[in-house]
Amino acid sequence: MGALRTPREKWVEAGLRALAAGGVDAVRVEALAKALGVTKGGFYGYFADRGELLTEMLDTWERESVDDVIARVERESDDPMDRVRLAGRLTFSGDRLLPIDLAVRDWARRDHQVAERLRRVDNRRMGLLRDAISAFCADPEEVEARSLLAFCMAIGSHFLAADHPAHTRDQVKARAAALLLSPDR
Amino acid sequence: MGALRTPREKWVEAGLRALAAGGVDAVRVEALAKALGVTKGGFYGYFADRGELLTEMLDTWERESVDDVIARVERESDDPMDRVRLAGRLTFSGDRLLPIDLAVRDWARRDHQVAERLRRVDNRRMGLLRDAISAFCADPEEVEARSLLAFCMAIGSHFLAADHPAHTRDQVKARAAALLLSPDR
DNA sequence: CCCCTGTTATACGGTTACGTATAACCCGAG
DNA sequence: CTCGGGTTATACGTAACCGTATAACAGGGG
Repeated sequence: MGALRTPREKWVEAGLRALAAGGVDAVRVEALAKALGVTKGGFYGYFADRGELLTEMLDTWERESVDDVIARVERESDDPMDRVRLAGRLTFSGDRLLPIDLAVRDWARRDHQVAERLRRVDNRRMGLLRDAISAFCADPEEVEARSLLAFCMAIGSHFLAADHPAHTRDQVKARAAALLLSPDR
Repeated sequence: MGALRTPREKWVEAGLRALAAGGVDAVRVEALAKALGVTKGGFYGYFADRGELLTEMLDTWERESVDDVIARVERESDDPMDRVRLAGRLTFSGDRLLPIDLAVRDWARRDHQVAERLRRVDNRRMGLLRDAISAFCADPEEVEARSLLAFCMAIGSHFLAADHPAHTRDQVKARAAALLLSPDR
């Protein structure tokens, strides 16, 4: 058999890098080929078309950023708050998953299929938050409000460009997290 | 003189609609022409190139969504909290400004010029929030944290797809706003 | 009423992209 | 060493788009 020089996963990986860097419109077969140092010749042996790559990219993202993260988090701790913190770090720190996540969110505003998938992802993440906040907050409506705020900050802060006098964004976020994730005051 | 059938502002308007609907990559001269029922023939009489249109679109957006809004808000009320609420409604309700805002935010992640402009915009909006929250909160760090949370929710909630058991997103947001914009918690 | 001027349609060349077809190629099995 | 199969490069046709050039056009001023 001939050697498998550019396997399926390489294309998916390059696609996710392009998505993270330039949004879904930047995921172009010929551009990925150039980034991989090959031509698009082999691409259509693995994928029927560009759409099939996009689907597989989303599969990979969903698995890595939810299935894997939640499995690991549930294995590593029994404390719901620890689980939230670890999941947050795994998902939104590092250069890989975060930019993909943000790009998928913008993509979802225009593509119903992607929006549906994002809904599944976000619902599972919100589940973690509810569990943690319920541990110290009895009012279910307040639990929901705090969970939404926490999630909105995790995502939204990357879409805001405002400065904070005398503080870094991370410092302000830490203070905000303290407000949300501890019983009143 | 010949009639001015498709004036400059028509192109800007069509560009903003395309930006709102499909992101910056959807702002294409020939597509705008088709949407306006003309060809691109006249476009290059007004703009040197596509980039010039993009700049003017951003000028228009910045003026409408910050200059105009803040001017009106300062004219209509002296109470900082009223000003925030009205500014929020003017900017993030209705179908015009909100989708443009979200598209600009994604655009800013990839274009430094746009990011710089967004920084100016967001700083002015954060100013309104700080003024309102300072009225009942003495700790400046908590003011900053609450302001960031409020702004992140205004933006971030449109990038989240999670469901809320037994409530609508707007209900949960109202509860969250109550948490952030009143003294107690 | 006709011309003048600014606006628009049309045509063009260049670029980039998708998806297909086909030939060159490389590696391991025999 | 040779042969076979999958992998890849190359070439092709089509389409969308940018920016330019030029011709057609319309409508107000003289």
